[in-house]
Parts: sequence; structure tokens; C-alpha cells
Amino acid sequence: MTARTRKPPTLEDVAREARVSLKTASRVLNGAINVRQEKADRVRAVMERIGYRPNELARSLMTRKSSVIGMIVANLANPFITSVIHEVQEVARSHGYVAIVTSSKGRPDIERMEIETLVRRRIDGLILAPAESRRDTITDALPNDLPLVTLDQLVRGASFDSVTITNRRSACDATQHLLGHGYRRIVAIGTRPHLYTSKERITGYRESMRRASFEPRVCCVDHEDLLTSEWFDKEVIRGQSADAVLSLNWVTTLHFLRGLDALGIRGGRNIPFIAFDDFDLGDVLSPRLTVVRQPSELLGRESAQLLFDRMNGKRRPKPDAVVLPAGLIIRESCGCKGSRSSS
Amino acid sequence: MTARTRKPPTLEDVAREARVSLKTASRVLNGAINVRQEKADRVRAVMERIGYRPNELARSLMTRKSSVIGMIVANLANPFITSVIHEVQEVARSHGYVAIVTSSKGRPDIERMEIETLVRRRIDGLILAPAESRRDTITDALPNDLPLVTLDQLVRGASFDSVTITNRRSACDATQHLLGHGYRRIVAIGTRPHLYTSKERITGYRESMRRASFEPRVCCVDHEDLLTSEWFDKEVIRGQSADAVLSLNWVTTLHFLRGLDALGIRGGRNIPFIAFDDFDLGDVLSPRLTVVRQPSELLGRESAQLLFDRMNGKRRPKPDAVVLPAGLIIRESCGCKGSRSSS
DNA sequence: ATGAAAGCGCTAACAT
DNA sequence: ATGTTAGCGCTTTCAT
Repeated sequence: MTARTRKPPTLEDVAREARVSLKTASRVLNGAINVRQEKADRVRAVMERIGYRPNELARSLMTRKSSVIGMIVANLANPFITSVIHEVQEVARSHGYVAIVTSSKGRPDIERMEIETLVRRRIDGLILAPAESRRDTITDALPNDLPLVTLDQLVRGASFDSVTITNRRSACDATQHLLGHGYRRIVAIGTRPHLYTSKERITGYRESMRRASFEPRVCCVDHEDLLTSEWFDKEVIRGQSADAVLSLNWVTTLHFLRGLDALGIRGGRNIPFIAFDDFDLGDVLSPRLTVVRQPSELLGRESAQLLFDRMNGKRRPKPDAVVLPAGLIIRESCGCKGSRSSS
Repeated sequence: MTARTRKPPTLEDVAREARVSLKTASRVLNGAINVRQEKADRVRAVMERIGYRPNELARSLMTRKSSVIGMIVANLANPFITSVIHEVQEVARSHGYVAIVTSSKGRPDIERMEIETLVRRRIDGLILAPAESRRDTITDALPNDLPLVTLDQLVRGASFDSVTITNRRSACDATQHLLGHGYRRIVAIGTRPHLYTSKERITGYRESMRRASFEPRVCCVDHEDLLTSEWFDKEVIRGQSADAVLSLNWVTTLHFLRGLDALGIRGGRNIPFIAFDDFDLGDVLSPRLTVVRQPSELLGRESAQLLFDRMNGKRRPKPDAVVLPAGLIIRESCGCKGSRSSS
């Protein structure tokens, strides 16, 4: 065993060294005003000298407030989510909180376990990007008084705050844009069609197609592993004779572009193409990706702010359902003429 | 205030309801064997019924073990780091731990504050991707007995474990590969040249150039904001008449490709090009990116494993310095003929 | 196998 | 302005 040299100093050690009572030391620690300057200085000097670090665990136990929020996401690899996390952490830090971020891998069973460990650690609030759109899988695992904000996926009939984007509307806009280019056999591709976001985006797509009197063509798989180049070739390209594609999420786009590439097809060039979610190099890809860009920073800030408001009782009892706009970033892959100089 | 309806049940509540002593309930909770089956079942039934959740905070206070590790990274947006985090969390979870991951933004002052908050929360170990390569900024803020593993940046003269990659060697290989294509005015570009990783990579690059009797050309800036297209044009392209480029890190590559694009130049096509760190679409980009790929999953697993070994006293007292190989993924941007079918 | 008492390091409530 | 006494929810002696 690594012998921890000695126990770290406690507030009692500080008090003894500074010849004040424990409570006075505590007051100094918490910046209380009613302490004589002289004693306060003495206490602070001792703290500095012996390297005192307050034990946040002990404090939390007493105050019933851990100063920790939890955040559960589906997939850490998605840069969209990374950006959300970053903003959440900024807000958390500004409130003196830290965030424990874990991943559910999109699986409700893992999500449940993650919730359990977070609850045991007595988090003060939770930001959850649900693995499913079902309410009971979440509420069952949660103390009913834990402030909760859901993100991305909307959980219907839920009694907690949510932050989502204009899924339907943005899918509508994207489809319309492709229709405007004259494409008619536009195929929507994606994963996990039963998810709220998928359903909404598909609905938006369908609306646009119907309005234009074209037949909607939706190709979805249950798991991303099924997004092989063979599948794209057979189901999308040939099966639907696609003349344009709308990709409903990040992971689909990733596999789609790789799959096409393996087939010797250039996404966006040979097949016009709009995707939900941007990529780090989406603006440099050839052709540049036209995407529906989720306002990830805003999503992070809004959801965290909502959570802290709720934790501080600053909101109406009624849950808030914030919907943020996701805008179409028109570049080239949709068929628009880009401004790329040479090639 | 949101009135938390009622205090969550404690082990004492469980014990009372199950008509056993507090200690017996505790034994059941911790899976001790010396409890009569009948009582154990009763206790478990009560726990289930009243929705008891052990308070990890209280347990931690007593056991002096928080079951939390900290992880501080420079930049959450870098997909390489995301992948490391994911693996660290997997290892942590397998040990019954959670990880609190925070970002230093590459700034030592923020790093220091983050260390402080983590120490106050009594983390049992820390995985740190240092913002700088200086030892004292780290050790000053840290209890000297806290198990620590550094990642990515090596801190010289340090007495803790580290996990790094073959920076010098990989830079050497990458440069050699470009030289093999016949380029001689190869320019190494990057940020923060004083960092360990930068220095090592630059050294590797210089070695290769010298060995081939070509003049090394290094263009670095102190902050990524200075990586403008004007800078690339003036300093790299024209200033050095570069006929090939070696990008020393992810953020540089990102700005480089965008900058070139703004100049109407295709990275990899017009300017042959190898980069440290891969991109999500690096294999689909035209031309496909030739990269030095850091074994991020392995880095995550190794560093976490090292940390837990250290925490459990399973290592020799001497600090370990693990060096993992980063391999060259040869695609097209270096000038190699790709296998892309059409274009 | 079981329980009573002490205590982890801090803050809350009530003194003074 | 300062100190005293409890006690947060658990685990750890040390009895029995």
C-alpha cells in the first residue's frame, strides 16, 4: 500500500494552531464578516502555512448540497455534444459547481446505472440527454425532487424542463432546400427511428415532401453498425434511386460519407446531400458540407442555466420547454455553387 | 425555494423499518457475509420498498476514499482527447469510480484552480494533461501523496507516472516520408513551441531534415488565434516557399486547412501535408489526410490503469514512464497515390 | 452473528 | 464577536 504519509490537516488543526475555536475557523473559511480582523488573519495564515484544504465532502454532508451536477450524454465522440458539455461546465464553474459527465452509449440500461451512481453521490441536479424518449425509465431511477433538465431528446408527458432544437422545422427547411434544387427522390437516412429527434426530423422531411407532392423515402436502421457501404448502395442509392440525401444525424453522416467513399462516390458531388450536425472539417470538405447546425453552445448554456435556476427555485413551478433554432448552413454539398476558388 | 419534499431515507430508517441495528443494515449494504439470511432479506426488502440510496458522501467521509478520480485536459473539443476520456471513464467505471473531467484551456492558472477544486473534493487520483511542462506549477497545488498520472505532456524531473507517445520518432517518420516524396522545403507548423510535445516533434522533424541535409523550417505561433490565412500565406507558403507541410497538432491542422481554403489552396493537393492527430472525416477528405495517429484509446486505458495500480499500491515506488507508439497513417495528402476510385 | 458507541470533518443552532 | 453542542449518514472499533 502507498502509505499516505499523514492525514491532511483539518479545520480543527487550523483552529488549534491559530488558537481560536473551531467555529471561528469555520467562519473565516466561509468568509463570514463577524470575525475580528486580527483573528481572521491569524487563521488564514495558519491555513496557508499548513496547507489546509477544506474537505468538500464533509461540508456537503452537512449542508446536503454536494455542489456537483451530473450530466449524462449518449456519445462523447460527437463534437456537437462535446461543445454542449464545455458550456455546461462553464456555467457550472461560475456557480462553484463541478460536473460529472458520463456516457450512456445510448443504452437505457447503462443510463439507469449512471443515474444511480450519480444519485448516490448526491448530485444537486442532472442534465440528461436521454437514451430513449420514454418517461418511466428515467423517473423510476430518479428521486422525484431532483432538479432535472433533459436535452436533445424530448420526453413526452414529462414534468421536467427540457431544451431541444427545432428538429421538425429544420428538417423541413433542409428538405425544401433540396427540393428547390430540383431533386425529387430525396432519401432521408438515419438511425434509431423511434427516438424523438429522429421522429421529428422524419416528420419535417415528410411534410416537405408531401407538400411538394413527392413520395417520402425514409431509410433507417436500428444500429449504426448496420450503416455499411453495402446498405447504402443497396437500400439508398439503388433501392430508392436517390438523387439527393438528407442525413438525420452525425453518426449517420460519418458512415454515409465513408460508405460512399468506399463505393467510389463523392457525397455532395455525385449525390447532393444535407446533414444534421456539422463536422470539424465540414467547411473544408470537398464539396463543403451543407448542414443543419445545432446551436450547441447555446444548448449547453441554456440547459445549465435552466438547471441552476430550478435548483435555486427561480422558476415557475411549471416545467419549461425551451426550443432553440437550428439553422441551415448552406455550403456546397446540397448542390449550391460554392465560392471555392480552384479545385 | 423548491421545497425538497422530505429528506431521503437513511440507513437508520432502513434499520428501524427492518427492525435490525444500524450496523446490521450497514453489513447488508456492504455485502458482508456474517448476517443471517433472514435478516439480510428483510433489510434488502425495506431498502427496495422505501427507495433507499446509500449516501456516498457520508461513506467517503468515513472511509477517506471518495471513489472519484479527476481528469484535467486542455481542450475538450479535440476528438483525440475525447477518445482518451472515454476510455478513462470505462476503466474508472470498472473500478466503481467516476471521473470528474474538467478543462484547463491550456492555461496553467486555470489548471491550478481546477486542481484545487478537485483536491477539495478529495479525489483519490488525478490524470492530468498538463497545460505546461513545468513541474512546480503542478506539484505546488497538489498534496504530495495524491496519485498522479500525467498524459501527453511530459513533465521533466517529475516523480509521478506519465504516459506519452513517440513524439520525436513519429515526427521523424512523418518528415522522412515527405522527404521520400522528394520535397525539401518542408515546413513544420504548430502552436506553443515551448510545450514538451511541440519541442519533441520539432526535434524529430529537425533530425530528419538535417540527416537529409536540408534546412529545417519551423513556423510556430504562441496562440492558435494567430493561425490566420494571412499568416500561412505570408510566413509559410511564401515566406518559406514551402513545398510540403508538417502540422504539429490538431488545432494547427484545423486552422491550416481552413486558412488554405480561404486562399484557394487545397491542403494535400496543392501542398503536400502530414498532420499530427486524425480528424473524424480525415479519411474522406479530398485528398485523404495522411496523419500521425495517436493511440488515444490505449492512452486512456494505460493512464487510467496506471493510476489505479498506483492507488492500489500495485506498482514499484519508482514512477513509470510509459511511451506509446503513434503510427503514421499513410493516405493521400502526403503525396501518395490514393485508391479513391473517381473524383 | 449482532449491536452500542465513537467519530469522519465540517456546519447549524443556539448559546454567550 | 465568539464558543458550545449537536449532528449530517455513514463505517469502524470493540464489545457481546
